[in-house]
Amino acid sequence: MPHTDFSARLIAWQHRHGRHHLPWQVREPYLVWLSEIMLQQTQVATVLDYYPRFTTRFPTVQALAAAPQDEVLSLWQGLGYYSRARNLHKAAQQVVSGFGGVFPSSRRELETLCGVGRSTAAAIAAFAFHQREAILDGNVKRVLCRVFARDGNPADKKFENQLWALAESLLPSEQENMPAYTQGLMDLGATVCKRSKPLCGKCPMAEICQAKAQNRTAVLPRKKAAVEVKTLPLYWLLLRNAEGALLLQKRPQHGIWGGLYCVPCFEKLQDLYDFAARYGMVADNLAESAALTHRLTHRLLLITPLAAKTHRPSENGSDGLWVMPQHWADYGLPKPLHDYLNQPQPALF
DNA sequence: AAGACGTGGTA
DNA sequence: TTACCAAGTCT
Repeated sequence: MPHTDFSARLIAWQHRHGRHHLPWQVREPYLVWLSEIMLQQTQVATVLDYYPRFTTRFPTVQALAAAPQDEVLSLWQGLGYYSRARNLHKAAQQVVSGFGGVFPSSRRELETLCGVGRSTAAAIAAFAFHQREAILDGNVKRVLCRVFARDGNPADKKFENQLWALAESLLPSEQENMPAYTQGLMDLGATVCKRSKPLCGKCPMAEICQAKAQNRTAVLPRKKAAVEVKTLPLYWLLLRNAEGALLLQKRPQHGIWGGLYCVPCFEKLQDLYDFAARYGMVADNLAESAALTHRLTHRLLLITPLAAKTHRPSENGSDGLWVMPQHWADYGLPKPLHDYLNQPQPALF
């Protein structure tokens, strides 16, 4: 089966059945880049919510580069993988200071931007500059593993490289077809060649699909090894001052919720007590509420909130910022804290 | 190079 | 309820 058939089938299918009205389907590199970062490990429906907030607040790469990191993270709140937001901000500054505010058009140069790996760089190059570059995301891997019956361990570097080579061998010959081809790969994977119950009856590759011919669509691609989920107990100190402000701290740039704001958070209860003691608290002053669980990909967080009110003078400083409820929304908060504070009756003093 | 890194959707 | 994973990248 000639590989040229693959791209022709895909492009024809994309024109008739693909998605054409997503807000980031434009030629503007800044908008394409922004959407590609948001879409990493994130579904389209979720991004549709966040994308317009960013383009409204940051219409240009210059506007994004000039913003404080806290504002970028505040807009990113709830989207997850916050290194993407930190890198987005850094990359905007790279574009402004290193490329004169103009996005580079080659995949190689795009890959020098923070948070832009090979697949994202290729997507930007293809969509915004019509470059013949191959993407290889989850959708593409699934389509290729099925159509060409590639059976390998997804964690195997050699197998991964074979898929890259296959993806490159399938590119259409004409540059002008790159946007439709690239979008077609994503759309086919997302809407027809789905993980479970693929709609082979609607697939343009049905006649040439080797997995379908071999009755192996259910087992290809192979599953990734399950990640071990460790339980991590955390203790939150919800400390209010006499005015009703809540103490928030900016989290370290690396690690869980890096760069977001959170109430003082401790892995050991004793460390929370030691911290609270500086505000005149003893254990009896702390109101413990029911633990909440929050599941990340690799951690199960077991969070115990402890609330207290201090009458000690409170100033913004090394302990953090005292923030009144009407300003909580201005801060990028971890999802479980955001939800906790926005309950009808949060257990707070 | 295996693990870190969020949240939401689906079966 | 649990498992799996979604337009991945970084270290």
